[in-house]
This record gives sequence, structure tokens and C-alpha cells, in this order.
Amino acid sequence: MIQERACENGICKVRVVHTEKIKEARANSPSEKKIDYLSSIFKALGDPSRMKIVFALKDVEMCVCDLAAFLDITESAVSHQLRRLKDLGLVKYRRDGQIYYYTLKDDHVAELLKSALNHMSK
Amino acid sequence: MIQERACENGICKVRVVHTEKIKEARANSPSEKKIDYLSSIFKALGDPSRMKIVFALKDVEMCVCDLAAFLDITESAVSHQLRRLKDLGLVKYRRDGQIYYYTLKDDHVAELLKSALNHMSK
DNA sequence: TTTATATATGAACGTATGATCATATATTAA
DNA sequence: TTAATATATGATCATACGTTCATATATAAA
Repeated sequence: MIQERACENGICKVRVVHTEKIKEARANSPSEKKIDYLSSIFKALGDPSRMKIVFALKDVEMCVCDLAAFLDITESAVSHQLRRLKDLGLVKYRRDGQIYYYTLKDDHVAELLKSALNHMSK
Repeated sequence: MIQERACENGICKVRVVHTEKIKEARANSPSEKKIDYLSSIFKALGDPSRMKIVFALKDVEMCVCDLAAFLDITESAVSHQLRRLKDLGLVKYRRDGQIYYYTLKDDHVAELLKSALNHMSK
């Protein structure tokens, strides 16, 4: 078992047991930026309400009050969540008079959900 | 534009604009149970630290202090996060003396991450 | 045994989150 | 115009989260 200690009698107390594994992980992992982006996407889908919204918009274009009725939460709550999804680029809307029709912005999210469903249901 | 109101002059103020769309969404969406499960998985990956952990464990078996060094956070913090991942069934460990070697529990998560990377990088 | 080590676990703390209520804005109808 | 409607937005609040510190547990070494 490899055991190393940097600056043993100083302040530094970093313990590194398997240096080469850490190196390998560093080499293979996505950049910090990519990690942050990816995890923000997963976080957005990591809430039942938002996941329901995204599933609903996968096939059908819906307005805010439709979604509110479907989710059984306030229209305000839906609007807030839609804003988060829109800010992340997962959702877009078209406007017809007073009504905002929301849909998924592109297929990436739908694909992601599909593969999630596939993998998880095994 | 279809506009319906149930219990107009009562307490109920549910507004339903497109009944058929809501029906369709209901028909096509996964069950509440599945939504909860799926969103909990996404939530688990919706944090940079946990996502880094999962990416690291994708290829290499690592112990807690390796991960702590890799992530540059406390071993305690890593341990807490590993527990969450383990409770969700995303991660497992084998023990060799005092050292716990963690890996991904199965390929589902790795696959999910892979498709996420693919879809998002376009 | 006693001590060191690797990890787990609980408490604490600041911060983020998701919902609701109240209010603002913008379009349509009267 | 004025009133109604559809949605957006800001404030608020209880709760959940992620980290660290302190401590417990269990194995290994002396």
C-alpha cells in the first residue's frame, strides 16, 4: 500500500494513498467547466416538478396553466420553474396573445430522459 | 381557444385551457413513483462534487482519501457524499483492511453520463 | 494493550431551494 | 378607457443541502 505524506512536520497534511489513480482520474475526467455545466443540467432535472414538466413538454406544447393543472401546483410555481428551465436553455416558448406555449428547446434533453428511462428500468 | 372553469362561483378555481393536452401528458408521462426515482438519480448527479466522484469511479477504483485529494475537499465530505450515492445504489465498496475501495455499482450510471456528455457536447 | 490510521457519523452553520402569496406587466375584451 | 386574463416577478418562509469540525468505530501496527 503506497502511503505518502507531503510536508510531514509542517502545516500541510495532504494524504495521498494512490497517486497514479488520482492522476488517471484527473486525465479522464471532464473539465471543471464541463462538470459544472453537466451537473447544472442534472440538477434541473433533479426535481420531481421540473422532471414532470420536461416529460410533459416532450410530446406536447403546453401553456403555463395547463402545466399547473397537470402538476397540481400554482401557476406561479410553474412559471418560476419554467424560468429556470429556460435560463438553462432546456425550454423555449412561443407566444399567442396572452398565452405562452412552452416546448423543449431541442432533442438533447428528451434523448437524455429516454436513455435514463431505458437504463434505469433494467 | 378552449376555456373551461370548474366550480365558477364556488371555492374551486381550477383553470383548464387545453384539456386534451393535459390528458395526453397524463397518458404519456411515467408514473409518480418513476418520476420520483428518476429525479432522485438526477439530483444525485446534480452536484459538482458527486458528479466528479462518479466520473472518477467510472474507470478507476478509489479510496476515500484518494477522492478527497482529487476533489480537494475533506475526507469527511467525501464520505458523506459517498453515503448518499451508496444509499441510492449508484456506488458500492469493497474493503481491504482499513481502506474502502469504491466503484460504480453498475454500468447504468456510466451509460447515463456518457449519453449526457454526447448529447450536451453537440 | 496502546497508538496510529481510515473511514463513518453526528452536530452545526451558512446557503440554496421550492412553494406560496402579493403584485406587476402586458394583452385582450367590453 | 376600463376590466379581465395569462403570465412574470419579487418577497417570504420553511426546509433541504453541502461542507466542516468534532467525535466514534474498527482495523493494523508497535
